[in-house]
Amino acid sequence: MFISWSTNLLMPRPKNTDERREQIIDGLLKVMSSKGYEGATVHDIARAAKLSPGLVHYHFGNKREVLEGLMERLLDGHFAALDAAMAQAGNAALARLDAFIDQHLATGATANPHTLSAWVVLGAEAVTSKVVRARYAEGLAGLQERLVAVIADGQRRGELKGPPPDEAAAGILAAIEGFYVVAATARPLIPRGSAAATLRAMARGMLEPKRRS
Amino acid sequence: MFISWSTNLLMPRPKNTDERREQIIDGLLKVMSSKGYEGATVHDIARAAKLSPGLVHYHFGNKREVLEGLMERLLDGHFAALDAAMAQAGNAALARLDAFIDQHLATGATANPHTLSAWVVLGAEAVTSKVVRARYAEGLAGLQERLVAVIADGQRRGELKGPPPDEAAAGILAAIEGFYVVAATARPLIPRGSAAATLRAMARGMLEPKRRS
Amino acid sequence: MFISWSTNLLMPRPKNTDERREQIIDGLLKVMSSKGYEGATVHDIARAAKLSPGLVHYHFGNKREVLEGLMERLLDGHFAALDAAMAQAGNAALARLDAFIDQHLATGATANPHTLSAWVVLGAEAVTSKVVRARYAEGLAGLQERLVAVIADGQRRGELKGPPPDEAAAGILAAIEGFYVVAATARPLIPRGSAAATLRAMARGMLEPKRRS
Amino acid sequence: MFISWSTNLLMPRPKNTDERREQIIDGLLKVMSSKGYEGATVHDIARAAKLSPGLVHYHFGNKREVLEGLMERLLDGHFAALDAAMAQAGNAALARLDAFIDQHLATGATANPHTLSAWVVLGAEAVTSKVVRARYAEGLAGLQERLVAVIADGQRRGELKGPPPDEAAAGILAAIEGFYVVAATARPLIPRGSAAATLRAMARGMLEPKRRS
DNA sequence: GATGAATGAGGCTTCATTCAT
DNA sequence: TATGAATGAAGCCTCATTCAT
Repeated sequence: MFISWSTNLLMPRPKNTDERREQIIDGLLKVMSSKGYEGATVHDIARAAKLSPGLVHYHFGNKREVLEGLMERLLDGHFAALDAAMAQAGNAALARLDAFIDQHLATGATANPHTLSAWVVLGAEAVTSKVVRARYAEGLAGLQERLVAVIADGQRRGELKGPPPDEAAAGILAAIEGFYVVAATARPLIPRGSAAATLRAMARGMLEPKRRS
Repeated sequence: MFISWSTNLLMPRPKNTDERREQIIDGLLKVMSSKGYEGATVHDIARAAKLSPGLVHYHFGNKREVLEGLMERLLDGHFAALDAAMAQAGNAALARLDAFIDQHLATGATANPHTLSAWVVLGAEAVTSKVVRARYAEGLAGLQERLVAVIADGQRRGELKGPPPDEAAAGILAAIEGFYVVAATARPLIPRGSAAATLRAMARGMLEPKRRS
Repeated sequence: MFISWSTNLLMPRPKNTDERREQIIDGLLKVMSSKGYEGATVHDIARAAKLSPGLVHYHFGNKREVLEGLMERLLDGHFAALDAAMAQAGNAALARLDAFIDQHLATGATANPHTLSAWVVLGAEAVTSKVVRARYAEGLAGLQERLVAVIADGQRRGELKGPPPDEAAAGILAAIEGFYVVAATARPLIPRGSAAATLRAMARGMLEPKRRS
Repeated sequence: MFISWSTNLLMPRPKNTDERREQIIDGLLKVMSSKGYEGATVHDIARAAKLSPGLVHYHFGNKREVLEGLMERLLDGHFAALDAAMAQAGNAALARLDAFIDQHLATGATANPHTLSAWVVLGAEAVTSKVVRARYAEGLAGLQERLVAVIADGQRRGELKGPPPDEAAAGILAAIEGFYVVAATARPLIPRGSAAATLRAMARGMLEPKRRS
């Protein structure tokens, strides 16, 4: 793999830009979860990435682009995992809904505390910055879209009832985002391990046809 | 303008500290909703408050104290309004729950977009800053406490069923906070005016005893 | 003068922006003549002005604005002195021409070596920067205009002959600017004190009606 | 591309240093005319030369040496062309003078706008940098020397009159340099194509014996 | 010779905070 | 109390230069 180029004495150092960019984004992720975006200096980021400070600006035009790169990565990774999980869940609306909720609150997203904090910080940055907001909103829209599909499908097939799909989806989405905020700022308020189950209960209660007694 | 009292050198300058502090806090509120906390310079704050920059540090030890003052004011105002609304709601658990939800998502909090954005920004600041986090968590805890009281009461009296009160409360709280985040960053995802109704449906679905058919 | 305000205890520190701006511009003038514009750091400028570095950006938006302020001052001062000198010279075209030349090469401009060097540096900066070039060209145009007026007038009245006024003016202007460059870079090439006399000879030779023998 | 020789590991890489140096100097020439010397980054230079940045420091010790190389080339080229032109002009003082002026203002130097701007920038750099100033002054001295020779010769032979040769030469030299400055910063002030003729008129006026009527 | 990644010093600029009036 | 000038630390970014390949 790197033998291939080293045999040719003329071929200069191979490009490793992508790798470095990932390292730097990782650095920001780590620092941002404890210091926020503004609080994360370029030196901090470089140190966390075990790189020299100048290199950050060699691979990114400016600090903000690192943030955008981070968003990209978080979203890409998240959607990949999400779609995989939902594909495994089968066709039943409730199962798919559970998979969606679990993917957000049980399995993956909450696992890495860096990611959790970073996402909350990103939300605030989205309030402030047009570019970040656009991408952030796009991410939320992607989630919303998947939820709407599941709910609309379930309602069409009679598996689900309740409010219009977009309203129900917004509620579920909000609860997920809200759990992130609370988890990142006041974790003890969420009884350990209860988030996914609680949201499943809320979603079911809103969408499940009433069982007779 | 200030000649009026100064002509009498014996008459002490009337104190207006509280008023000024409020002005300054207001200034931060306005600026923060569009620039975030770090992005709000003391000059910005002063300008928004129609005061001179030096005054900010005359009335506050430093910029962070203004933020803390803002939190205090948001929380105080919010709890006052909330408790008043719930007092009006009577004793029935569902009615109190509805009042709680409406107070957060229908009536007040979402009305002022400055407040909405500021609250989301504050959440991110809470991730970063110990002091802010403490007060922010305290605020969330106050809400959680009221929700738990309502739910536990309702369950004891048989008006409600469902998961343990603290878990249910956490879910409702999360949904509220999440609606704030979504409203501040991707408003179109929430069908206009649907937030409160949707959360009421989710809460009822989780907590209301099943009606037989 | 500053008693007036100090009697009123309410009147805060009087504005001194203009004075400070002049100080800073002076600082740049001094430093620029030995280090050029890029080479003059903001610290250098502040030190030369005996001010703190931060103050430079309190009174100017950025370093370039100081340069523009400097241009403004050099040009304003120069035109004021020039117009005064020419007014004193009377109406005869040759006398006015001599006054023009002397003002540039004998009396004033060459006196302060800071100004001389700075003007040459500014010329190069004009090559590079649109804003500087615009103002620099405007300054040259002002000189050219005055020269053209003198020459055209003299030719109309028969006191002068020679090429079209704008061409003759351009030649004289060029010679002046060129003397500045040579003086700032290779002074020994100009026999001491000869510049004005030489240019007068050149101008006369070009414009004076031939004397018969 | 470079495989051709590398296949034979024994064949040494053919040297192309001189060519590369010229390329790099050319790069600086191009960039400097629009960005100045400090403003021309090594990357800019390399890009303009269609080379990689690292190569610049392989062929030059540092950026300043490229500037010195550029001066050398400009001067060498200029003197070669100048001496050729003057050799063609014959022996008459006025003819040689005209050739000198034309070579600077009509034929060559003003043709390439890169060269023109670069020369003005170099003049400013000469104000600042000892090394550049030395070489720049040397260049001017070379011109002055040739002018003095022509004028002194002409005066000795009665073809010319006027001020001492060194003073007259300084005036002509200044006018040339000044035309460069004006051309590079405020070209419209020079009626198209008039520079050489105007300076010839000035020089003649100063040096030509008066013709009787 | 060639490439382009890597380094780190240093510059411009911002801004919280202090201070003279 | 009030003003706005003043300070200086610190951050982002640029860029000449070096280095691994």
